[in-house]
Amino acid sequence: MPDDARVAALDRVLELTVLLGRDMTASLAASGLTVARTTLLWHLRAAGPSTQRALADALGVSARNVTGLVDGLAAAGLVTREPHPDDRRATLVTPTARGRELLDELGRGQAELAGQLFGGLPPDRLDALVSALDDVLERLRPLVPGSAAEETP
Amino acid sequence: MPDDARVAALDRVLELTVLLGRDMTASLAASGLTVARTTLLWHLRAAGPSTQRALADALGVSARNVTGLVDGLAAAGLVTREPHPDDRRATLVTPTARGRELLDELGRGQAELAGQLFGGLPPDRLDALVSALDDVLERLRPLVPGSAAEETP
DNA sequence: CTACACCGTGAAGTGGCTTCACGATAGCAG
DNA sequence: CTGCTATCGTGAAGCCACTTCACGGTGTAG
Repeated sequence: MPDDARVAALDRVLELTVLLGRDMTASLAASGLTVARTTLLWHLRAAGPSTQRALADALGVSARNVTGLVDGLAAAGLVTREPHPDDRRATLVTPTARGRELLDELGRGQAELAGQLFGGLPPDRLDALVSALDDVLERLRPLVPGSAAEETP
Repeated sequence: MPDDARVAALDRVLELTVLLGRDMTASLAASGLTVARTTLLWHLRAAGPSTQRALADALGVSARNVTGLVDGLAAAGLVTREPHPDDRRATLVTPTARGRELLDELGRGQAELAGQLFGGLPPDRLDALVSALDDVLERLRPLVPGSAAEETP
């Protein structure tokens, strides 16, 4: 009955989830940040200046919540709210210099963590891990709403 | 530069974390539960009737928080608070029949999810995944406080 | 010009979490 | 027996993430 092996695998993944969550929360708290705010900031780095609507859709949360998160980030001097040049209803959220600086720092921390976690794995095992995770992700994505499969014309 | 591969692996794990968190939250909400309350109930299944202090230590949260979680579970008729036979300060939290029933149901759901996620992986790849995850967990655990390395005589 | 759809936010509420203070009980020293 | 002290659980107060509902300001199509 290989069912046990699958449950065992899920257990590992669940534990990983818990531990990583703790680690992220703790290390971000050391920088005065929270996971939610950091997620928004992180997304901003890749997407560039965005309206709050766009951020809400990208993060899968309500627009109201984005208002609060941006409030917090703005109070910490990490982002600014600027008027949208073409749409006076919308505001563009942009990282400040300090925000970008902190993002770089977070990126370095992430690389460091990746090194600590996976540095001991030989390349072939690492490749096997990544490809297995990709398989699992592909199976998981359609089961979860709001990940990347929303298209209802 | 194999650093990229490690960051890629961390990205997969992070996405998995997010997706699994969403899935759990959603499917538990369908049963009128929350993740935190369910974690407590789940632990109770393995540990048997416990004092709230013991639960707080086991879950790594404050005792005050356990009070609130037990309040919620008790209101839902899933656990009962009974006086500790030997210590009149403490209360023993015990799952009700309905609580145990629900736990069995959750266990079945978990097995089903494990099957959906890992059912397509051949046994050797599954084994490789599990052992790689074990390696990573072993590296991660000491980095996170409160996981399983607290012993200060 | 008039509808209507959309942007962001105030108001109100839920859940998870924390620290601090406090009463009740246990346990131990004297 | 009598205190001192540690522990158990909980009220009070507060922060963060998140939601829905309502509303004013704005864009846009008819």
